[in-house]
Amino acid sequence: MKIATYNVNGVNGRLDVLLRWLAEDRPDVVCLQELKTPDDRFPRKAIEQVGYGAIWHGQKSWNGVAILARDAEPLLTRRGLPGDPDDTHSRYIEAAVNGLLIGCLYLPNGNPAPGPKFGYKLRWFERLQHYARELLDLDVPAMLVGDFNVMPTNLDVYAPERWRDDALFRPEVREAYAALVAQGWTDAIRHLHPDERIYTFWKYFRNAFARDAGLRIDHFLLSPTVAEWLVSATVRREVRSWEHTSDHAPVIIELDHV
DNA sequence: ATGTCTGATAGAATCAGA
Repeated sequence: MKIATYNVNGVNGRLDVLLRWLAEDRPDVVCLQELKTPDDRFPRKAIEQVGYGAIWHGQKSWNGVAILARDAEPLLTRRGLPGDPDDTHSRYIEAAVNGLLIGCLYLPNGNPAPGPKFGYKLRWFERLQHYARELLDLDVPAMLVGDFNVMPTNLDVYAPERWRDDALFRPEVREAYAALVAQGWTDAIRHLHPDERIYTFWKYFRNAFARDAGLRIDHFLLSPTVAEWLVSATVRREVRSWEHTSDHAPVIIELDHV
């Protein structure tokens, strides 16, 4: 079973890229972030036509998350992260697919830091920690997947010293990520590749992709049961080289699980 | 500080967000 995450950076603006990638890789489940579309403009038909059922949680202009399942309908289990009824951002959606509980998330960017956006990021992280513990307590196969907007360690940044004060790398954020993982989650990419420089995002600026000036900010956190099934984790860097592409590359993990 | 994309508002060129 192959499960992917892809910050598509505009699901309508980059529909051609998304469909091309789906046709090439045919993952069983896809977690999408940054849809940037209201719910009624999600490209359901185009995605159905290439063989995927979908659920989504969009909003006008910004954010937005979706879960796709090949030849299946994801069973919606949650739309929106609990813990703040006043949070208007569409950043979390969750579904059961093939016996797995899959939480697809787009954690706030948080820049500039410090400031209100950074405060929102830290509060969102606290809510995620609280909810993630509830998921582990359920003791079902579960994963939290998506754009966490965090580089967990120096190994995940091409130039750590330049990012020290950025909202994606400040100590508070790295500590929040480490505390989340320490609940009992496995960071799939880092678990399989403990010493490798692996990036999932490259800015559009300054030819960052060609220079491999990247960041690892898209993550798979696996519950203990799912971690035992983990076979591989691959960044599909080639997709980042395509015309009109997202600034993120898709990431795919393979599970030895029917 | 720089740099480059998207979607919105508006009906061209700017802006926010990333």
